[in-house]
Amino acid sequence: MGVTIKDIAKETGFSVATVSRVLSNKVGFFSQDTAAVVNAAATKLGYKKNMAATELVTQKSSVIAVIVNSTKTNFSDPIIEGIQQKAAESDKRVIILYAGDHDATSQRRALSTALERPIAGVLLLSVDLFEENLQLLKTAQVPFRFISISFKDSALNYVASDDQQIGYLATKYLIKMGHRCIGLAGIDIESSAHTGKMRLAGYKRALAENNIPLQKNWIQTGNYSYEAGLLAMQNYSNQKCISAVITGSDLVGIGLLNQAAKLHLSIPDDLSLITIDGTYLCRIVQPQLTSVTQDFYHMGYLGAEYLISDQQQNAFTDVKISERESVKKLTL
Amino acid sequence: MGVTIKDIAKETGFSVATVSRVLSNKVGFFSQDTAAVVNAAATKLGYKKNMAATELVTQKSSVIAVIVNSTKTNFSDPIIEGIQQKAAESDKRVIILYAGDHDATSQRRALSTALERPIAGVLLLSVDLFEENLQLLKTAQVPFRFISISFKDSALNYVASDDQQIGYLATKYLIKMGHRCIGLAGIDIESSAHTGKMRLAGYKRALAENNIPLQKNWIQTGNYSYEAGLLAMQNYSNQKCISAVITGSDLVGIGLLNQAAKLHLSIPDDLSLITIDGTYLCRIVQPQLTSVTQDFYHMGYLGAEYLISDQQQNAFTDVKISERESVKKLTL
DNA sequence: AAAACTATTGTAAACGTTTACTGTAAGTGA
DNA sequence: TCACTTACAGTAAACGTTTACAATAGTTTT
Repeated sequence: MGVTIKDIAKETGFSVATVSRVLSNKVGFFSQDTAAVVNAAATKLGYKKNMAATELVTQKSSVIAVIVNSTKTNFSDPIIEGIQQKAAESDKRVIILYAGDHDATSQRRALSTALERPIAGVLLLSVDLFEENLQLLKTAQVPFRFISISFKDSALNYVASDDQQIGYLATKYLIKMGHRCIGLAGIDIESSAHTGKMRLAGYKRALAENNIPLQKNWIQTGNYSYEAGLLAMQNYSNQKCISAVITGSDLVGIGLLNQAAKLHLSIPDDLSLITIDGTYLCRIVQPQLTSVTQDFYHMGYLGAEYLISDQQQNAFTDVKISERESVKKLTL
Repeated sequence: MGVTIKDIAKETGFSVATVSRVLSNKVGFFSQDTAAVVNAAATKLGYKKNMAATELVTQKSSVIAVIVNSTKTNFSDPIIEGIQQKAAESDKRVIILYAGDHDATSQRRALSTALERPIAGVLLLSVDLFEENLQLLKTAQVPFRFISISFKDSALNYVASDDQQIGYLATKYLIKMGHRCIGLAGIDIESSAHTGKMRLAGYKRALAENNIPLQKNWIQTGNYSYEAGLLAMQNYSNQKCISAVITGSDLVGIGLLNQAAKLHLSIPDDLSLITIDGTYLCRIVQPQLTSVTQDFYHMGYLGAEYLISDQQQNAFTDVKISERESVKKLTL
């Protein structure tokens, strides 16, 4: 379709080799005069390099494929920004593929789209790969890393937050603020990703360290969604004991918040709330949500870095408590 | 790097031509027996087609590049879902490129990433292209469409909402609810995209039709952001006249809502609010925001459809009022 | 039984690049 | 002057596919 180096060669009288050399800037292989002529012709004709051809012959690519699941993960934006930043620094390109909402077929389609062309590597943003698709990815001779999701199986490299620590920190913070009856809501402890299980473990550890016996119905599992928050609050409403809850995501937290309002419970006066994630959503609701904040940007940056420089290690990014308005200090 | 059809040819004893034919399913050009053998070998060796090579020789591609600007456009998700849906139906692939936040360089990088390889077309999601980048796009011989942004220049094809009508509808609705002093906040009327200007025009028309003289400071421009909402509310606070405002995006609306709370104004009792967009954000704040709701999903679907079937027309998708809790009916 | 067709396969060129190998002319050092 | 570099440019093969064309064997038609 478009203009090729052949056209430029014809136009300028040079061979395609020479044209290719100036256009891909192989310094030392052409004179300045030649370069000027060739470049002029290139812009005049509106030349655009065909990367497919380049990648075919060089057998390498500078594009990183990022797979995200479209389930409303409102934190994928900062992760992607981190990736973009690192990619730009390393002169890589980034393409993003949507893998649907935990749907094997569209997950597979996204993966294929990525793998069926030369790419430098793939980054998976909190996508919990189906076994078959993981196989697909493994057999492709392409480096890959998971971001914002970790595994027991340490054969899989990831950059994520330490979910055990998240659960632990949130719980300890609440205890420090005087709470003893602490709920944990909206986390998924069935999934093959062990995010939920780890958070639960951290929560239990903090409770145990403070000699607080865990009551079974303090834990309300869910899929990190807004609706899970609504439901969890509903279930908590008939247990007067609970004075604070930890929510598995900002959306869960907001769900809880809104359902609490419907039940005429005021936050933080009647119930304290700390949420996990700390995205911008925490700041646009009232009251603003105190959170265990993850460093998503850095997660993306680091994930890209490890992928690009082929470091095999896993990493945890920092996590911190951001105090806002949803936790009340209890005094005895 | 990977397994090629040559390897399969060697493995099975057939020529590469035959292998290619069965693998790309050119029915009628091979026997079932052959197909079985070849396919078996392909899966055994873990063959993965190199699309770059295919696209090179066939001179066509099945991938649609979607360019989005990363500025927190919380409505891009449903648009992308619509695109994905149509693409899946038409057996196309979708890749997404982030064009930064109104930054010419990263916009250019995204565009180049797309154009430097064979693609079927490009879809631009509410990205206001810099002139130079528009030229770049035009000279590439690739079909493109804009989504969720419209232009005076009708040479540029788009699928969007009718912003004139949006402004008109919102205003008329408020008037019907008894309001006479109506603000318009957070819209950008400087941009080359005429979204803001059109909304303003619709607003003015509705006002004029109802013989309401427009006061200059009813209009608070901005860049559709949360902060713009905060600021607008601040500016409204010393004009007691205003009883309702139209906000240029859900985030602007939420900004207004929160700033109003800070000023001890209750919505909708002290001030009514209707926002433009109607994304999920309207439903997770308190009170839930009444909105002029755009059909983003359909916008994406239609944009993809027009691109794929090469229809040159522009289109407006439907827009409707979603009554929620932020508008109060005034009775005289 | 010759002619004509059908089904299946192979040969080789093409897509747009890059790059190892050559070639050539001018410059350098003795 | 001659051997040796150096700077620049051209030739051709290669990357992994697809596909027009040709070839073969078998089958059908007459």
